Amino acid sequence: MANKKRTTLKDIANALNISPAAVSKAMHDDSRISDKTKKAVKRIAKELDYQPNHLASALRKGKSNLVGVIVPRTNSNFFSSVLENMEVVLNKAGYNIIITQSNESFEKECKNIDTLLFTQVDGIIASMANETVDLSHYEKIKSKGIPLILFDRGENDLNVDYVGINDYDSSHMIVEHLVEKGCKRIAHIGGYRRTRIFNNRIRGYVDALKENNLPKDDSLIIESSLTLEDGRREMQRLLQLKNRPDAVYIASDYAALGALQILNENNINVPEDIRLIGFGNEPFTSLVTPSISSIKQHSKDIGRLAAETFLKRVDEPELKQSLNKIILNAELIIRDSSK
Amino acid sequence: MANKKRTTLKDIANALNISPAAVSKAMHDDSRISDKTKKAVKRIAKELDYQPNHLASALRKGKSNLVGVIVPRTNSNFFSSVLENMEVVLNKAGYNIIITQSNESFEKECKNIDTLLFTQVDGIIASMANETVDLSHYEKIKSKGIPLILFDRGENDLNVDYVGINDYDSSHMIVEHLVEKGCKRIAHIGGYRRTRIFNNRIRGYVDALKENNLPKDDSLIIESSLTLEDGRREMQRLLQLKNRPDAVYIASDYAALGALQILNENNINVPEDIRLIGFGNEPFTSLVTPSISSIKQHSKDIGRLAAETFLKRVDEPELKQSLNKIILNAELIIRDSSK
DNA sequence: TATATTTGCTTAATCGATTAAGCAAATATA
DNA sequence: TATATTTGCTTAATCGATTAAGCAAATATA
Repeated sequence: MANKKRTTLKDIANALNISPAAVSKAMHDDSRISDKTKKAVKRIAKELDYQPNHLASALRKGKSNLVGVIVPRTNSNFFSSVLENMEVVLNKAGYNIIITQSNESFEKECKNIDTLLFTQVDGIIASMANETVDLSHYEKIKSKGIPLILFDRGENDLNVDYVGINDYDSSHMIVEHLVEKGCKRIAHIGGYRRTRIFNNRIRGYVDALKENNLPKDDSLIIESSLTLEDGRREMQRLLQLKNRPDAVYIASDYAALGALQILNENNINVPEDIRLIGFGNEPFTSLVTPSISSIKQHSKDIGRLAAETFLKRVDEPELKQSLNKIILNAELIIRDSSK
Repeated sequence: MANKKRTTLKDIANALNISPAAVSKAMHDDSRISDKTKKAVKRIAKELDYQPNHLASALRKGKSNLVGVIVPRTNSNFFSSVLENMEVVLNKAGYNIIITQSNESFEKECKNIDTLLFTQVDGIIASMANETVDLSHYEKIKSKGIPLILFDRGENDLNVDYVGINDYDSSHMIVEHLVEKGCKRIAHIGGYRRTRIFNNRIRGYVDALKENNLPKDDSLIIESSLTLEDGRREMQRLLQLKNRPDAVYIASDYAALGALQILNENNINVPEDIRLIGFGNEPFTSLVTPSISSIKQHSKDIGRLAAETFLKRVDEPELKQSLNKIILNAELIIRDSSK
């Protein structure tokens, strides 16, 4: 039968005729236990295939060594790369991660937080769903005294550690690049202004236009959910304008892909007639025709830094109230769509 | 200070001057507790913001209500969709899922299993990494008496429940479709034969050729890791053959995309000169030019069925030894690349 | 009215691992 | 040699929630 009972410390203790307490200490190399006993304990532990019961030790120690991570979705190269690098750092420090996805839904995000708190995680690292406006569930994490670190999709109102790229400057870089190529009417299909990163991208775009003495035209600034469908729809709308743009900066590669499809379907030459720039440097940007210029977000660094920020919070006494806001510089990858 | 102590059953008990046992029962609507007490307990629980300690109850009940999931990677539409649907079913049944990714690495997969067992999951649902040949770590799960369910990437040697599509028949469908279009020399860039699903795809391809009286040419059958780069390299090689194929069936959309790039770069018309078919129906297949025909794997159903299979295993007494092997029929989505 | 059953709780043990406190034997120091 | 310290363990309590067993009061049944 497969379902034999698990080996416990007590079993090892009985086998050696010592107390479970001694076994526990031997397993942790306590200095007050003799080498002879330690060796014997470890031998028997191996023999009986002892696996410590995580629930019991976590309950007793008040520490689960689990970190919860919430991402809007996993099937994006950015988030999956962040996760991968986060995990490396946390594993090395003895933590395991539990990944959950909100699917960009506010309700799901709340449920994820409940699940993670319920699982007794030692901290939560999250990137907010597009839908999220109400922040009370994040306040809940803070009020439990559990470290909360946000990355990419953060919020200023929430006074927590944050790791992300400089969205404002990224927009700047994009506009500068397009202006250099001679563009005069640059449209922006962005995310919703209430989300910090998308707000920053819009602000960067508007300020960069001003600096280059280009007029700001509200019909060229569009807010959306930035899905592929949104990209198609909004590009369609831009093409119907009397005075068409000569460049479109889109705050997501998925939406940029949708826009490109519309341009291709309408036989509009990219980059000759309209230049196109996306955001996120998803792998497909280099695969489509023409390849799409995009912003590289340093997902590896973001993952690593978010993890390290968490570790700092755990190690340091609660006293230190200063916040860690880490803003990385992004990189513009220029491809055929804007050459 | 944020770090105030958590509310426990005992706190509620003290507030009401009853025993913790009564509180526990009241929270679970035990029939032997009066409505008056239940109401009072729930009121105080809300007032003190009581959150049950999952570690304690899991330890006592010997059940964590957590299910571990291992996927080769999350940034594929197939796996992320499987995960999403799996989660819906399991959440409804009171389970939460812990997602881990192996990144196609055998070593990482072993570590993931250790992590999940350590976290005391009630079951594991997994899809194997490409690298995996040695199955002893999966045997470990079985020997603990924890339900193990495999999906998509499974193994016959491992006697466990499985949910996947009919890879053999899918290959058949593809070959039939290509033959119908007049193709006579159909190449296959596949995965490694040692992996069950890729082996089935190769067998289906070979048998279908035979049935259609087409000669089997070993120079047209290629094994690889099926990355985008593999697709590029192997397509390149196929083009260098004296007797070029007039169709290529590739067992992964990513590799198919690489192959398409090479064909485009060499100004070979698709589908006129060479027809192309991928596998997996990743979103980009409909986005590239020309769009790529592919096999739709019913990721939603696979996720749902894998979850339901787990639930059945948990509910049923261990006695029932019959295995659940669920094989779904896939669907060929015909696009421009094979029209 | 006498006994049986039900109701509504309490008591105490338990799930495993950990740890503070303590004790006896061995060793070190004065 | 007498006292102090160290070594190597044990004992008992604890982390919270759950549950079997049991008890007294209330209610039902004969």
